Amino acid sequence: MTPKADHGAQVRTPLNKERVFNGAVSLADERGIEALTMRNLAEELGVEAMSLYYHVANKEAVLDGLVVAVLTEIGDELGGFQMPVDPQEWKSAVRHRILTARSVLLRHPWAPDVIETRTSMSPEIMLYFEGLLGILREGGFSYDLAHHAMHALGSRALGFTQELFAPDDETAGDEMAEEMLAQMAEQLPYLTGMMIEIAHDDPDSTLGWCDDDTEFQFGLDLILDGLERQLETT
Amino acid sequence: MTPKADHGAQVRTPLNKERVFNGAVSLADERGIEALTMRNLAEELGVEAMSLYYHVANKEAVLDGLVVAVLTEIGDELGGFQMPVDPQEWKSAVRHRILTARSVLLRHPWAPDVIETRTSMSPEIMLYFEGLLGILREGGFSYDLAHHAMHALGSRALGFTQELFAPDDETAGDEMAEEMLAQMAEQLPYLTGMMIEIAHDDPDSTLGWCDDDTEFQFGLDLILDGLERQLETT
DNA sequence: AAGGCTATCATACAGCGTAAGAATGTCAAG
DNA sequence: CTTGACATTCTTACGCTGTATGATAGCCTT
Repeated sequence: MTPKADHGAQVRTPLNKERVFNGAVSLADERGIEALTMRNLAEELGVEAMSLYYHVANKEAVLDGLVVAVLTEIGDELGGFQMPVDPQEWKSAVRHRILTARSVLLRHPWAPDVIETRTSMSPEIMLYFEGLLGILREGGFSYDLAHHAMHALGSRALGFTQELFAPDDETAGDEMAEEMLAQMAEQLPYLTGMMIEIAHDDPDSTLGWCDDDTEFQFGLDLILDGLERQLETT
Repeated sequence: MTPKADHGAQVRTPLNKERVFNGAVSLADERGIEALTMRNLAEELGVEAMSLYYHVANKEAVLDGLVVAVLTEIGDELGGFQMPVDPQEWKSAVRHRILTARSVLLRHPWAPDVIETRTSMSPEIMLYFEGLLGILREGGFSYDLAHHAMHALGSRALGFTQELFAPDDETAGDEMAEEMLAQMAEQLPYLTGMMIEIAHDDPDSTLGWCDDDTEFQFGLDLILDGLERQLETT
């Protein structure tokens, strides 16, 4: 074959880290994180599984790349992590950053799971937290209070809350049987009372069950307001 | 062979759900959740892997059993989930329940991971939340506010916070290289500043990195205080 | 033309959850 | 005592995973 432009045969663009990571993102986006196997990823890239290992050390590295991709997206959306902020506006600045991060995560439902299984922070994540921390410090937080703040926010700092018991599409699908609900009402009067009164009609909105923007912002503001009070009393 | 007490040969106690679940708990406690495979579990019980399937539907059922075991332990510690509570004392009652749950989870480091991968709530979990919810309702919460409260607490309601980037024992072991820290200081002044000032010397205390009782209680109280204020303004 | 480097692939292995059906142990009825 | 039924356990095997190892192909330089 001629080395270049071999007529009919598809000219194969060479593999590299970027193409691997981008492929991983699309695969996870389109078919879910559990479909992200080395073999599937290779297939998506028109290549054999072992070829990936020339460009990435192992699957962990691919997952790390996924997180980097998400954080890059957040950075793009924010126009950078180190934008100067009016110190007095720390609360709204933090709020805005976190809700922006969240808006990106909503496009990548696999992100929370992947983030939580990482064992070390990538430089990109560090930059993100550096930015948040900077806002707090300039806003008057001591390092100690800022540290508490980070822990109190937890995963919320990155725009998500890991919901307990997110149902698996079959529980969510149909309404709970009348009979069962009646039986529940006896044993679990408060829970059934709440369910009846609340009745989330917004099933497919988000990252997991009930974790809609309203709930997220309620929790976020609860924490931010609490921090503000702590800040004022010192 | 004689049917009973066949001299030297070990009298094998028959398998059943309980023995399977108990074996799973010890195995996870002793060798970590990733060592909990059907084959390992079978071996621990002196049996072949497939024999387990006569008693449990699949591995998911084993993990469900793990969660039930944890919740039973919490229930024992609390002396029941439905104990009457002085309505005015809702805050300390909730706090006590949650910290008790946490004390149990600290004995089973695998519990958070397992809980978070469940897709539906077991009756035991429902009872736990029913109890919490009852305290809030009797304490004056509307269903709406109580519902927000549950979401705001998230996994904290069960006594844990899933830490982002819990390092894997090799990052945690030795001190960060001087050189690297100096380099970090340039790019990440706030983060390094915080690390230097805080310097957690309490490495092995808990469920994940930095997630010690101090941080947990800070976040918990922040939320409870915030809820109290919401309650008062209505 | 020959060797070396880069990139890809073929093969193979151990470990996982578990489907299918054979083998065993136990006990009641004939 | 024998026979059959049933409960319980085990054997074997399959498809899936991540990945170790070494062969292969193409290109560049000498």
